[in-house]
Amino acid sequence: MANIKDIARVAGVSVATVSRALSTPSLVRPKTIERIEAAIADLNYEPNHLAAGLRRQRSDNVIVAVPSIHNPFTSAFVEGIENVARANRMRVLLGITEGDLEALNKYASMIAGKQADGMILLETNLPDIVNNPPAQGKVPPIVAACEYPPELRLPRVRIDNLEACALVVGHLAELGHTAIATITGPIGQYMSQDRLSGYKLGLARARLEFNETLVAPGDFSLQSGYDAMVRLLDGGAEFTAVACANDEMALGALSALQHRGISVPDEVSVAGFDDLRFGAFSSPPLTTVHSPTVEIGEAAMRLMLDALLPADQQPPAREVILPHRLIVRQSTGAPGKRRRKG
Amino acid sequence: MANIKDIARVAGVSVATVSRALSTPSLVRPKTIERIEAAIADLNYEPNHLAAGLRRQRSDNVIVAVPSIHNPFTSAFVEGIENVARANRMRVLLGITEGDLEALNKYASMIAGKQADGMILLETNLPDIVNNPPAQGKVPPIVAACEYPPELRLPRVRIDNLEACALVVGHLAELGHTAIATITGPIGQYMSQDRLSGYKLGLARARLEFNETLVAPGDFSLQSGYDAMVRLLDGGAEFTAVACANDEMALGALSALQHRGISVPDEVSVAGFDDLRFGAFSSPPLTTVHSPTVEIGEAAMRLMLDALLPADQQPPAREVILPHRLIVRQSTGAPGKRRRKG
DNA sequence: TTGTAGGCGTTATCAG
DNA sequence: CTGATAACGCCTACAA
Repeated sequence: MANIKDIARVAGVSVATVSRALSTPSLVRPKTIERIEAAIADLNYEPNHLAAGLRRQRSDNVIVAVPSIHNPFTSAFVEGIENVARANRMRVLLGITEGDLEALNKYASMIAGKQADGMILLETNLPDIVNNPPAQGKVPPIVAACEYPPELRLPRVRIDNLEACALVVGHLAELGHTAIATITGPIGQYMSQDRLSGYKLGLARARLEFNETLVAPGDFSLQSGYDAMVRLLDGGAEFTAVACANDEMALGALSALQHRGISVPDEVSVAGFDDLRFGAFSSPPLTTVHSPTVEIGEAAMRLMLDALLPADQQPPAREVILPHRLIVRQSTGAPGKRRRKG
Repeated sequence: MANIKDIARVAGVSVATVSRALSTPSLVRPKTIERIEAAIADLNYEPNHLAAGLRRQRSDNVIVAVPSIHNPFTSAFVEGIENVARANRMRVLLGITEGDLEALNKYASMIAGKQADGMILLETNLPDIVNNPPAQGKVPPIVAACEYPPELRLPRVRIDNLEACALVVGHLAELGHTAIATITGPIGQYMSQDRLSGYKLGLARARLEFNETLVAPGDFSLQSGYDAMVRLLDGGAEFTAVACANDEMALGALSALQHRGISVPDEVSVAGFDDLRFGAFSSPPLTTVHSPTVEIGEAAMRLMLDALLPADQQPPAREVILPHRLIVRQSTGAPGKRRRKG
């Protein structure tokens, strides 16, 4: 492969001039640039990014840590991140953790190893380095695109899960439901807690009482939504609506109801959260909260770019909260059009 | 940040020994290794991957080119790729092309620029470099995890789309269907053609005639499946079953049927292709062909590792064909239990 | 506007 | 088993 020296020789200039022509063309005479570009085309030159990176101490990679990409929710985030990364000559390195803290820590160490310049978290875990910063040297650029405890001082982007869930419950209450169940995420996760709190807030605002037996925990997966719905149905407590902590579980719940021959929304209303594409095409189409997943990814990457700026022009770490909105489809309706069979 | 020199000094050895201790410990006296490891822990040393890469002319990155990651089908591939990449100390760089050839070419040039060591294609396009290899120098390592014209000599992994589609049609024919429609992918894409051919093959084997008016093209998206189903329904031609070229479109078709009040499978049977998770929880659950997407990704990455081996120990480029299997759920059944309404 | 030269942190060769 | 040292290809003062 041709290198910068070859180009310099062929173009009859010094390597410095070639380098400048490539990075700051304004400093080079147009005629010279022409000669250089001709040489580049001739020799099929491609700058060696490893060498440039070593010199600049920059890899131009961001590592995105996700529990799993096999999941429409996280992959939309990643798409957003990639969008703005690409526009800023950066690349996205995928780090799949499967929820393993050790894996996450290994990814975090890639920053010290110059494989990546920073990390975006779509995770529920937090790498150790955030809490135990190295004695000398500062914490590497880390951006959170996920719910974390509020006391954590990290640039972050999220939606208002609390209000969004309260909104869904409010919608159900307005329709006339008074016994509203919920299917939650894993109770250990911060985001699940947040959404559960939103559910409670919605109940309180509608002057409905919180009933522990109407809470069925899931793990955000289709199957867990199905299972939770079955538990709710068999639990004996009456309810006419279910607010699910995400669309996947809502879709699973829908499937369980259909399996039992319970009509939605006539007998039970179901609402989801996230606005997956699939929700618009379920039977019946799913009422949900639109979560601007792609935009969250884009905002996260922008925060990352900020964090990567030289220290003297770095804006203060901030929190971006993106707007959500209720999408009413046919899976929710007024209660009691028909009696429950069981 | 501490570098290898610091470690050498603190451990009282030369940099060469530190390097060896890290990469080929068998060549270093255990006691020496101990001292070195102590120093590494002390100084919190992390090898600079950029420097190592420059020296070895390796980035240890693979770039995965996909039209979009926001798609359960491709993201499962990526998950598989990441699995074996990680196990082999390589990283996955995401390249989203949105179907744009220029973007794909730019990603391909990252190999020459040492940002990546090779490329895995989940694309319908082909980078120019494959057809116009540079005068001197060989074609960079490229693996295809997607259908391409058979004359292309690329390491590749795929399933037998032809037989798989014929299998679905055979299943429908066995149930007694004689008028079987199909919803295809974009007709320009090789994979769509392949699956359409499989549909025709299935018909021929069942001694059913191919009927052009029963072919509705889509673009693999939910909405296009919905629209294609509507066109089929309004087209006037009678049919009792639809074989869709992927699950997304099948789910869209299901939604259209439900919207029209047409019962599945009593009035129309619907089959998909890919075995998305969502298909198992639709109403009714979707009959489909299981495509081992994660395994395809894993196999593709293994082929990539082969291609990255030094020339003298490189196995010949090969094609891996992974097995598929029919999954019968409730969206297909015997025809004519009920009359069509329209 | 251009050139010279030092150094980024490793690995690998060669010599002990 | 260990050490000295020459690359790897580029960027960026500094000098002209």
